[in-house]
Amino acid sequence: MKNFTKVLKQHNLKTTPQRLAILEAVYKYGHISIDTLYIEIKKVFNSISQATIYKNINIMINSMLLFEVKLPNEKSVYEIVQNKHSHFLCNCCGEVTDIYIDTKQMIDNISKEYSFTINQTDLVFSGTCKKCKDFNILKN
Amino acid sequence: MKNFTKVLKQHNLKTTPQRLAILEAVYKYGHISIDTLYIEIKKVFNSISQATIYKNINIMINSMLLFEVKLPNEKSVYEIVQNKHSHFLCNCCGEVTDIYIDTKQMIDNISKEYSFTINQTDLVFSGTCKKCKDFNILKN
DNA sequence: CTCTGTGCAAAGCGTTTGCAAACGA
DNA sequence: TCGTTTGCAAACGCTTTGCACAGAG
Repeated sequence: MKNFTKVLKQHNLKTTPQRLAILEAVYKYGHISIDTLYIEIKKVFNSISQATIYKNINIMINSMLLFEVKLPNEKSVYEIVQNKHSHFLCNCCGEVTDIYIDTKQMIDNISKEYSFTINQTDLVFSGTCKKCKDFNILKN
Repeated sequence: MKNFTKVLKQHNLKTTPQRLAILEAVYKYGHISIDTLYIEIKKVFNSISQATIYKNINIMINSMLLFEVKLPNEKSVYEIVQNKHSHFLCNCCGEVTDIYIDTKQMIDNISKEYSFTINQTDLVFSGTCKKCKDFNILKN
């Protein structure tokens, strides 16, 4: 993932410097909140307005180019749609990490037991990441 | 779960008719959004204000009496804290169902592989429930 | 009786909208 | 050139707050 001009074209969206800046920031951060996105882009693109950020985030979500990750006790963060994965939220440093787990068996079980057809899974695990654990040991 | 006066006491919250009405509605619905909650309570308790609903929902969440379930593409719903479980959201009828799956193995695997300490899991599966599937077959 | 909770209205805040000007294709 | 996007400011809608009064313990 690098050529965002191409990505925008593939989603039938016109290329603008604002859109490229948004995608670059989301890509760089991996997961980013609206507020951070605005602050971050403002640094290199001072004229950008919040309205532009909001409009484009919504357009890109509707075009399935971005995905909103809803987190417990936190504001949502946004990521570029790539492969399916789950998330881990560190309650200590706030970082969101992509995690890859095989959900096939679990989905099969639920589908069978409850007679549901499942076509999306949003899994968020929270706790403490390695860095924060190590740091807490040092501190005490 | 039935004696909400007792439940409130256990959480060091004073009993008021408003709080009982809120808990009864949440209990009755299983999962309820703020808007539905207000409309529903207003029917039987006309003088209640939205501010009261909001204040109490927040107090009860902080007291771990209520839990907020964040759903993809939907407003959050609230439920009474009981045993650990996951959720299924039907994109067709909007209903939220509690589902019980064993997450121990999955959490162990993630903990080991990523060196995370996991103390909360928020799992939401979405798709179509049995009722909606059956109804769609009839329709076609 | 005291302290907390309620209801109202106002304020706050994040998000959306309308519109003229700028820009991409 | 034509339709889309941007930036601004205003509007919007959900949520929180301040305050006087009512109610719980």
